[in-house]
Amino acid sequence: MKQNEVHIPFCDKCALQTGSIFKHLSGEEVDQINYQKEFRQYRRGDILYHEGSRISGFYCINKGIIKVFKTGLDGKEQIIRFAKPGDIIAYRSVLSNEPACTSAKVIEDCNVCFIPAEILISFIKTNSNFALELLKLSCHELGEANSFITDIAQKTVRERLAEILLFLVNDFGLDNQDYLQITLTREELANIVGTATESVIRLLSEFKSDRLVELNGRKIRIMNRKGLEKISNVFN
Amino acid sequence: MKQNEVHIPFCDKCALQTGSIFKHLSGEEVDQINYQKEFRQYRRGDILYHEGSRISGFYCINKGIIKVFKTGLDGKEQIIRFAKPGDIIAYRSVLSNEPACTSAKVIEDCNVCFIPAEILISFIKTNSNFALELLKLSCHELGEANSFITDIAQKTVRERLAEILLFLVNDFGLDNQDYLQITLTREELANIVGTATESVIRLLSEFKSDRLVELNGRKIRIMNRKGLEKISNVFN
DNA sequence: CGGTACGTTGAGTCATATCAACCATAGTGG
DNA sequence: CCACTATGGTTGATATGACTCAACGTACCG
Repeated sequence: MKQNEVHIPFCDKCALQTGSIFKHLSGEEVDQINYQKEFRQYRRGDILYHEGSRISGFYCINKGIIKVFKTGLDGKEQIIRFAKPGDIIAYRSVLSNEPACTSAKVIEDCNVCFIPAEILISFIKTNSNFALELLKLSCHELGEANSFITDIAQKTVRERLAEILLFLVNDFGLDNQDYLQITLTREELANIVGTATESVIRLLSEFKSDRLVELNGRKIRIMNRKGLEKISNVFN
Repeated sequence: MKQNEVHIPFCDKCALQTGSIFKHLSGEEVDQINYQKEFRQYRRGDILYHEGSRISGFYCINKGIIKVFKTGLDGKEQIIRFAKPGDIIAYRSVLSNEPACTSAKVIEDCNVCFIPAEILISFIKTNSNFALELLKLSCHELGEANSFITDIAQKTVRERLAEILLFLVNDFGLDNQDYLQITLTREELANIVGTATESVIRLLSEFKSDRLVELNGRKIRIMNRKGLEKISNVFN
C-alpha cells in the first residue's frame, strides 16, 4: 500500500534538512553511512536501548522525538534530554566505551538510522574536522548539563517548571496557535523538572490561573512568555 | 632562595606521573606544549578564570586542587567538579567555542600550565588518536554529569551527602589514618551537594553520632564506608 | 585587640512529597 | 456490546525535609 511505504532517507538530504552533524562529512563518507546504516521505525513507547547495555552503534533521528533518561533506584525516570530530527543519541556510550548510562524511549513515532560504532570511530580518525565537530557537540552538551545541575540544585520546582516550559518552546517551537509542539504526560514533565507528578499538575494549574498558559489535555498553550521568564529567572 | 625556586614541570614527566591526557601525544608534540605553555602558580582562593569570560587556552594541573563551579543567580556556588594533578580544565569552553560556563578557584595551592587554544585544536587536527581520547574524556564527563543530575533530582540531601563523601574518598583518597585527602569548608561541601551550609553541618554531626565519620575541624575521618554506602544508595 | 570568616545550634516556616480517593478515557477480552 | 482494567489526570489532606533567620562560639590574622 502506498501509505505504508517508507522512504528510507538519504543521509545527505537528511543532513541538509535537519542540520545533523553529518553535514561535516564528505559526499563519499555520507555514502558510506548510507550504505552501512540500518533504517528502523519505532512507535510511541518503544525502547531503543536500555541503560547499562553495551551498544554497538548510535542512532540518528530522521523523524519523531525520543526521550533520553536515567532510571533512579526507585524506578523513577529522570529525563536527561530529548532528541529530535538531526540529533544523534548513544554516541556518548560509543565514544567513552562505557555501557549506556541512559535509556532511550520514543515519545513521538520515529524513523531513525542505526549506524555501527566502527564508522563513527573511523571517521573521527580520518576526518579531523568531523572529530572537532563531535567534540564541539559533546562539550556543548556538557555545558548544558552543568547548567541543569545548577538549576536543579538551586531553583525551586516552580522556577524550574517555568524554565522547562520555555526550554521546550525553544527546542520544539509553537504551532500557529501557540501550542507547544511536543506532547508530554504530566509524569514526563515531572521527570524533566525532577519533582512529583502532583506538583506539576498543581503548578500548571496555578500557571493557568495566572494566565501564563492554557491547558487542553496534554496540549499546552503558551500565553505569556515574559511571565514565565520572570518566574523562571531570578533572585527570588 | 632554594625553597622558593620552582621547577617548571616537563610535560612528558608530568604526563607520566599524573596520567594526563598528554600521554597520548608524541614526544615531538609534547615538546611543542612544553615550549608554548605558560607556567603559573596560584594560592588558595585565587581565581583562574571567571564564568562568562572568553578563554584563550586551557589549563593542565600539575599540583594542587581546583574547584570548578557555576554561580547561581543569588550568588550561590554550585560546584561542578574538582580538578587535580593530571586533569585539564577549561577545555570545554575552548572546544565548544563558547564563553566559560564555569569559574575555577583554587582549593589547594596549585602549579598549573596554561596552554594556548590553538595547540589543542591543531593536535586534534593532526593526531586523531588524541582527538579520540579527548572525546572519550568529554563523553565520560557527560556521563558523570547525567548521573549527578539524576542524583540531585531524586535523592535526599542526606543520601547525597553520604554519596559525595564516598565520591571524595574515591577521587582524593584517604591518608593512613583514614582522613579524607581533601579539605573543604562546610559551605563548599554544601555547594557540591546542593544544599544549605547548616544542613551539611547537621547531617555531618548525625553521621558522627552514627559512627560513620569523625570530625576534626575541616578534616573528615571516614570510619564506616559500608554505612555511608548504605545511606547513599538505595531504596531509602 | 578588633575584625573577618567559618562553624554550630535552635526555632520557626514553607515548599514539596506523600498518601489517598476519585474521575475520565481508551483499549481489551469475553 | 459491555464490563474490566490500565493509564493518566486531578484534588485534598497531611507530613516532613530542608531552608531561613538569628544568635553565638571559635579561630586566625594583621
